[in-house]
Amino acid sequence: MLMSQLYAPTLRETPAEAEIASHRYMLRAGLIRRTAAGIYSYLPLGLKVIRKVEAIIREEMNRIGCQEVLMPIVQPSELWHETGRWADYGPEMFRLVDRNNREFCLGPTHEELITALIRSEVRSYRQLPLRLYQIQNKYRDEIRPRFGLIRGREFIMKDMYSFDRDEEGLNNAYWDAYHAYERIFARCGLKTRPVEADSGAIGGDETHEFMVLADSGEALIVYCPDCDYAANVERAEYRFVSQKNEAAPLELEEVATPNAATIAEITAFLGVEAADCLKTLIYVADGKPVAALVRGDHELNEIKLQKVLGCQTLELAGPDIIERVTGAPVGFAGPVGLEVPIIADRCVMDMVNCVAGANKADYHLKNVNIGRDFNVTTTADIRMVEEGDLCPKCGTAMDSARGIEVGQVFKLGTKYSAALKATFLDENGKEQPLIMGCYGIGVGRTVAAIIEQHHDENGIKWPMSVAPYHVIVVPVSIKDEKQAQAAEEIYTALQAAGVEVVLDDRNERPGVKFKDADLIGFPIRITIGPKSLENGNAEITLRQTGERFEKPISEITDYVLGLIEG
RNA sequence: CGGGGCGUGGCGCAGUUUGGCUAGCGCGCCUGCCUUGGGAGCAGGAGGCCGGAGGUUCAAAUCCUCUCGCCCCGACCA
Repeated sequence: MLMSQLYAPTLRETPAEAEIASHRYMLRAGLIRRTAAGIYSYLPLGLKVIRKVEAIIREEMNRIGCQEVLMPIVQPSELWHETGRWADYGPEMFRLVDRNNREFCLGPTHEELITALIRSEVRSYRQLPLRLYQIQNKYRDEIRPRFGLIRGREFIMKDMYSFDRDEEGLNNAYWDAYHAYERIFARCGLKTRPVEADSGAIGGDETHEFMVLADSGEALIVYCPDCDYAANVERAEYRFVSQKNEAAPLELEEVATPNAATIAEITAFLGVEAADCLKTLIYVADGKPVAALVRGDHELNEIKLQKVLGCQTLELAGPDIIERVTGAPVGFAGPVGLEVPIIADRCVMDMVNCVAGANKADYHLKNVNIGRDFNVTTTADIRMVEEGDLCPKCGTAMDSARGIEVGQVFKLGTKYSAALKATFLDENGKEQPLIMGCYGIGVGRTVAAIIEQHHDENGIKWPMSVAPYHVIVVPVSIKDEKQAQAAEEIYTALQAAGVEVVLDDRNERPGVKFKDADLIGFPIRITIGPKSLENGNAEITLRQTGERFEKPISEITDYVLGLIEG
């Protein structure tokens, strides 16, 4: 490919919309262009990288016995009604009607479709196990698309689905996929960390997310520096050690705290520690108000609370409900005298003489004590794990980090097969629901994550395995006959050897060509300049390390092939 | 959905508070000259109904109303 022909419109300046490195460089290097919020066009270089990642995914999926299929983007509402997700998915689903007023959606995922696809064909245990995957666009009308390809409304996803006769089969599929994912991300040059995660709305039991550690990541994870425990904070647990405060209970006291509603304001006003305050949050669970208690310096984990309550919906109560339940405006809720169920975090049980809202405007209570002043309905772990909490497996203090979720593996069980009546007959002729798993990889997000881990102030530093081209050949001056000739010669030889190579044949000053080469991130740059050329040499510069050295032109091809092989 | 902000040539911005000549600057783009080891220089040029609609006014990028789009924070979310 000639640089003068390559459609890679690079930008000197950063478009205002881009915040993080991957987004900036994808725009600046001419990989993508925005079409609408969260919707992008892939330009030639961007598409090439996407295709390379897809090729790696295909190889590893095929290796564990998966077969590729392709399912439609436009999906009829009927199937979604069968699983109840037409209603559950809510405004995140792109919906449309055809000319006959039939309802469709743009598929946000494909569990319904794949299950319906195989339910009429798979009848016997002899047809199992079955593993099917596709690489297809997905559509989710995200509340807030951001960071370019990291969170788009249209995105490319590899989704694999496994169908087994029993738990053992599902387990095999799950761990096969897990290990395939480790190989896929490693081959993409990514350092990932599998973490235990919450299964969320998709349903199911065991699940891991594959996180690319990056400060720009949207997910927060905690991990143990000593053992292999790592989890999304949504799901993370910790080793609880009770540290009962043995102080004698003091007399309950009401104090005026005008305009002090938040924990920060209370601690400043009363001169107490946040750890001695009770945070009382009023929630509405399946329509009924409940109170949740956590220590003032802790954060409530809504997912844990929802599990404890076993409710379908859970949301923070609005000001009107809070006022009705507590008799006070927002900021003065406390457990004393509340008539709704009280769920307390287990850390709360160790607290003595705490500060809590008085359920009365501009008043708090001091020396509140559990058992004496109020009783809790349930005690459970309902708080967010923090850095420094002890590892649930080995007890070491845990660290935290941010991550980009590039893949996830789920054990679905029979949720979809039961709803969609996808069954098979076992050896005893008995009808059983298929045991399913599903396994996703965000392809565009993976590409963005690669850039997050491989860039510097000049641009992208592609790992060889996913680089859009391996090599760029840059003559310092194309007008110099000797240089042009040598460049052409090297270019032709590399092409003949199967190397993916670009020749920068533009009549530009060398600085411009070097800057573009760095920005686009070719792993190998071969520079042909007057000095080295006199000795029959060309100069090789490696983008990853910045190393540069001269090689005789006749040896360039073999040398480059060696670099590409790794 | 709540809060904040932004829409002015392809990109980055100024001008808007206090209405007033022909709407400006940098980059990019085109032509020519020149230059060629890290985004050169000179000369000439193209390109904008100032997001859209309505209103106020002698006069609107600028003031008012309505709308559409986008970005950031939050809530939310495989």
